[in-house]
Amino acid sequence: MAGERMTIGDEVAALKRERTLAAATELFYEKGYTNTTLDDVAERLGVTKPFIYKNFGSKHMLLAEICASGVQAAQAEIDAAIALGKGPGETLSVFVPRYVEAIITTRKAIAINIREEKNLLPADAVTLARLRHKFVASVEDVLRRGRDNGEIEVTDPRISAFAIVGAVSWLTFWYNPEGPLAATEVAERMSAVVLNLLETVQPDTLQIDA
Amino acid sequence: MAGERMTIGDEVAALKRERTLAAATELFYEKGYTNTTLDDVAERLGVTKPFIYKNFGSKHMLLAEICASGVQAAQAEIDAAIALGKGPGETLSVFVPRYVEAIITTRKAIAINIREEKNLLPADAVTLARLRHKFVASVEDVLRRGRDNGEIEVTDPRISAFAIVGAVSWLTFWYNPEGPLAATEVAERMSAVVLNLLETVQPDTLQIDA
DNA sequence: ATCCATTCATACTAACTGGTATCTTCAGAA
DNA sequence: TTCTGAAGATACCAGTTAGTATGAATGGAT
Repeated sequence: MAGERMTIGDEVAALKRERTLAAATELFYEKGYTNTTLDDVAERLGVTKPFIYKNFGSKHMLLAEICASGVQAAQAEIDAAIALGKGPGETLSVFVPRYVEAIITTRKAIAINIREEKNLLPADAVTLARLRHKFVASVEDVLRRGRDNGEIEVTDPRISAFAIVGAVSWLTFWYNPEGPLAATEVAERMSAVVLNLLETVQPDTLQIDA
Repeated sequence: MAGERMTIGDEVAALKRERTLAAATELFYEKGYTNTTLDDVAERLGVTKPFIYKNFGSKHMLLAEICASGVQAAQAEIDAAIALGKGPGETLSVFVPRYVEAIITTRKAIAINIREEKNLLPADAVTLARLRHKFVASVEDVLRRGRDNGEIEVTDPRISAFAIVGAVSWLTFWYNPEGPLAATEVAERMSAVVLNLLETVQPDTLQIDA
C-alpha cells in the first residue's frame, strides 16, 4: 500500500476529506461543536449528510482530526528547528517566530482544539493529551539544554515552556486578520516578547523570516 | 432595596445560588457544558431540576454567571493593584503574583470561560467580550504608563498584555493541585517568568505574598 | 392544631439531531 | 442503447434533554 501511486479515486477521496474538514473547521470555530449540526456542514459543502458519512465515520472523528491537526502543526515546527542541529539558543530563535506564524495560520483548529476537548471521545482525548504533552516536553527539553549549557537563563524549564505555549496559543483568541496588524508584524512582536522572556545570552540572534 | 439589611430569606436564596453555581462549575469543567444535563447538576446537589429553575432562569444563565465570575476575579486584582496608587512598575509587581493566584483559585471558572464561549446566548457573549476587553485594556494601560515613564521596557503594550494574560490563563489547562508544585510555588515561579518578560527596571521589587 | 403559601418532586412534552435504511440518479462499460 | 454499480439524496428513527405543568408536602403563622 504505502508508496504506491495515488489513483484518481484516492485523490478524489482526499479532496473530499480536505474540503469537509475545512468546512467543519470553519463552522466548529464560528458556532462551537455542539451548536453545529452535520446538516450545517453538509449545507456549507453543498451536499447532504450521507456524503459526510461516506468520508468520515462520525462527527466525533471529524472533531478528533481537527484537534490533532492543530498540535501537529506546532510539533512540526519544533521538530524542524531541532533538526537544524544548532544550539538551544538558536533553536529557539528559529522556532518561536515559526511557531507564532503556525499558530496564526492554524488558529481556528487551535481554538477548536482548546475549546472542544470535552466533546472528544475518551480514546481521542487520550491521543490529544499525548500529542500536547509531547509538544510541551519538546519545548521544555530545548529550554533545559539551553540552561545546562548556559545559553538560556531560566529557573524552571517546565514553567517557562508552559508560559511560552500559553502566550502564543492565546493568539487564537484575539488575533484578527482584519485588524491593523499583519500576521508577520504580530509574529515579529510576539516573538520578541517571548524570546525576551527567556533572557537568551545572544538576544541579537532573533530571526524573523518574511 | 440597595443597602437594606439582608433577610434570612435572601441569605437562603444566596446560599442556594452559590451551591448551585459551585456544582455547575464542577460539572461543566469536568464534562463540558453541553455534556452536562441539568439533571446531573440537580443530582450532585441532591435535589431535582425545578429547584434549579427557581434560582436560575435557565441553563444559559448558569453558564453566563460562571463565565463572568472568572473575568471579574482577575479584574478585581488589577483594580486593587492600581488602587494602591504606586508607579506602574510596582503596580505590576503587586498585580502579577496576585493575578496568578487568582487564576489558580478560580481555574475551573476560567476554563469554562474560555471553552464555552460559543454556548453563551449572544447577549451574554457580548457582555463577556466587554469584560475581557476591559481587563486586557487595564493591563495594557499600566504597561503603557510604565513605558512612558521609563520603568518598563516594552515595545508594544498591547501585545505584551496579551502575552501576559495568555501565559497566566494557560495555567487553567495544566495546573494540577495534586501535582508536585503547590499553588504558591507555581505562583512565585510563573510571576518571575512573566515579570521577567517585561524587563522592569526594578526587578528586585517582586512581591509574593505567602 | 389548623391553615396557607411557598417550595420542590413527579411526570411529561416538544424539539432537536446524530445516524441510517432506502431509493434515485448518473457515469462509464459493453 | 442498455446495463451496472456506486455515490449521494430523501426520508426517517431513536435517543436525548431543556424546560414546564401539576400536585404533594413542609414549615411557619395564627
